[in-house]
Amino acid sequence: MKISTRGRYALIIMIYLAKNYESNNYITLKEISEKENISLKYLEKIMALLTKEKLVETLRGANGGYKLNRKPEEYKILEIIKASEGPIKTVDCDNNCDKKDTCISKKLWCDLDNTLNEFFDNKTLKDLL
Amino acid sequence: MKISTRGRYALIIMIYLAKNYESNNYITLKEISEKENISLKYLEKIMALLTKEKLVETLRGANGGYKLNRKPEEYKILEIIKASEGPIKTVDCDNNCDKKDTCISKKLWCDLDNTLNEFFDNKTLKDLL
DNA sequence: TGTAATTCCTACCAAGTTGGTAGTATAATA
DNA sequence: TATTATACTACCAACTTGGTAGGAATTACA
Repeated sequence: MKISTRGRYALIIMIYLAKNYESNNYITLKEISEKENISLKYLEKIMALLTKEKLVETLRGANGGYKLNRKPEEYKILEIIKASEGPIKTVDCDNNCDKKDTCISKKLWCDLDNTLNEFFDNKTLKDLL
Repeated sequence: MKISTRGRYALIIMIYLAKNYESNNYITLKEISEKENISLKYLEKIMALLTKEKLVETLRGANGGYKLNRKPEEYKILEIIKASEGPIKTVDCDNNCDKKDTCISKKLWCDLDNTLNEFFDNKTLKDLL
């Protein structure tokens, strides 16, 4: 029942970019790394997850970096969590389970997943600022 | 963001005992192991967590086993989750963090923990039956 | 056109967690 | 005393987490 540092740092990155949204500048990971005190190399790895899901716009080379490609209010926290941590699926029981039709717990875990999805879907980046 | 098998199996055990609550018999792990298709040894380990928190009454030796010491409606799912998985604390950032006073994400994670606690606190074993 | 800055990509690694297994000691009962 | 259970301790393989390291590709700018 943990959010790993991937998810936590991903959110920190996105908040940082959101704060700089108005300036329309590309922000380097070096800057975020120094300001937030997180290793550059690790941020690079986490950023790869966010770019893969097209949550940010990137520019390589000198004066390059990252910026949001939408307004902060158009980013649901759910997207950021999913991109960094994977889909929300609190238990690993699948359709191969021989008890799947009679499992009493199943509804509970399903409700839990729905609750979590709703929790993160109801909030945008702007709400956090 | 996962519930491990410890939590899942703990719930399965407790549901099994709840189903047999009326009979007032001690139920062996051997029986649960066979019926639920989970290794006896692993169940023993998980059961140790539940007995430590006094969620069940145990009797060793012949005709021994486990039974609930309260009515099913008096068990909140939260207790079972906490006993098996530990307290609900979705992020590991603590008071040593140098950003703790200005951290924007903090409230989100705090809300998340509260949401989860509430989710599991609102349901009893009986609700699942 | 050269160089510095920056992202992108791949490989690697230590420590911790997960999901168990195995053996033995202890207790209760018939 | 033999049998049936739980209780306790130690061990282990595979996976995940939380990184590090090095270099290739790309871009801006002097």
